[in-house]
Amino acid sequence: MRKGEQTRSAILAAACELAARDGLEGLTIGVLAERMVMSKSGVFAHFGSREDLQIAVLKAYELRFVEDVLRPGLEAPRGLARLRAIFGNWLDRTAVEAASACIWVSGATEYDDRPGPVRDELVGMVKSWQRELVRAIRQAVDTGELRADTDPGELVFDLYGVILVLHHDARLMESPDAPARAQRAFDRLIASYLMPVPHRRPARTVRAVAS
Amino acid sequence: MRKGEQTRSAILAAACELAARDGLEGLTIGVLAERMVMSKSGVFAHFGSREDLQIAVLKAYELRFVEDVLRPGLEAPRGLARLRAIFGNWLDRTAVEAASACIWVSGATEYDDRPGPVRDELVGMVKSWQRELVRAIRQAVDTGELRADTDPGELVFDLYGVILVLHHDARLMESPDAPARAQRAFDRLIASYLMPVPHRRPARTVRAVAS
DNA sequence: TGCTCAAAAGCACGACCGTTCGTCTTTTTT
DNA sequence: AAAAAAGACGAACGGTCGTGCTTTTGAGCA
Repeated sequence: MRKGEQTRSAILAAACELAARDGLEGLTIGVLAERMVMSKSGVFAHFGSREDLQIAVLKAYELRFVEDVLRPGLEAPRGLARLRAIFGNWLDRTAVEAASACIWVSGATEYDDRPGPVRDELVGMVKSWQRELVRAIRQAVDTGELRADTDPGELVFDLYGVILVLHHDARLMESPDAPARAQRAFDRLIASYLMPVPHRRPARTVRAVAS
Repeated sequence: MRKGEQTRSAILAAACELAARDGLEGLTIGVLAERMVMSKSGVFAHFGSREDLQIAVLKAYELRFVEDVLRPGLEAPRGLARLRAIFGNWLDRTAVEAASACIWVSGATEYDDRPGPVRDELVGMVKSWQRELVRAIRQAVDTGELRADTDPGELVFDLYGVILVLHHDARLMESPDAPARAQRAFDRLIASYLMPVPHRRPARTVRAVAS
């Protein structure tokens, strides 16, 4: 590994920390240089522009995210077990590492009104992650663990909400109950997708008795 | 009303718009002055400091929020009807006005790592709003519409999650399905708090058939 | 009509922003 | 060891930031 590459990755690591604290928009080359005990221009030269730095941070974040959340989850067998594992990792990452924020979450409000390459990159990553979740859910449907009429997109919507409010309550509100509540919310969600729809009788149990 | 007061409130209105677009941290006196066709110092003099301006914006937002979401909800009869009305207003405000962000939501990620008066004000407001929700839920328990063992704090947690993901998906992801999904998520939540605990059969329907 | 005082403007400040440029030093290649 | 390339530095640019001061303006009242 070239000398330049290893300083670049050291800068990138520091940049990720700073971005987690202050957001991607709060990430500043001056502060980053100070943190690295380098000159601004020295730092700058590695990325070409602030925007490219922000995108590099995003990509580094995605890499770690997949490594921490998705990859270990794939070791669980397809179906509900894997979905549980993935969500568990996601929850842990959001709750335990409550010391540092998720830049996808902070980026969502930073860039929802700010078009440009950074936003595009962010949206692409979130979409890609949601597709992974949809796939895991579909598999849990295929194994027969989730109801056949489960709308994967809708369940992803609900799951994302649980993570967002966990992030919100654990970090801003400093609520110690948040992780446990998020876990219970997940369990309730899954349970509701296991159960038959309301206002109709449970398919197997009741019909077996009534007919 | 004094001349000064009415310009101040005009500035405040413009500040609210800007803060909705760029966040409270993105709210800048220079841009605000430009928007108002005034000098920076002229704008500045009305608030004394940027921080006081931000807090003023927060308070103005809370006022409107209560007026738009809580107040009309209070006209519905206590209980589930009122809870539905309040959440409906909240959802509408978040979805229909998807053109402009909620500064409570963007502020959550802006200030979760940034202590100070603005954060304190924000946390106070969110707590106050959550207390209102808890109250509405308690009343729905009292009327017997929600289960007696309902944990109001936990339900507020879940409801907040629905709003956050609605905000996220409608604004960042530009998903047209988001409002409908949020509404269904709400309905499912309420339904789950109406129903008996899982692992037992529904009280009336099933037992009437099976026994 | 003239006076008074609040309101707004004007100006200056120090700090920090991202970025460019020329130069020097270190590393890599030949 | 010499030549070439890459890395880092320091200074400076034009801007914008929030925030003080002083001056000018203009509205409301006597």
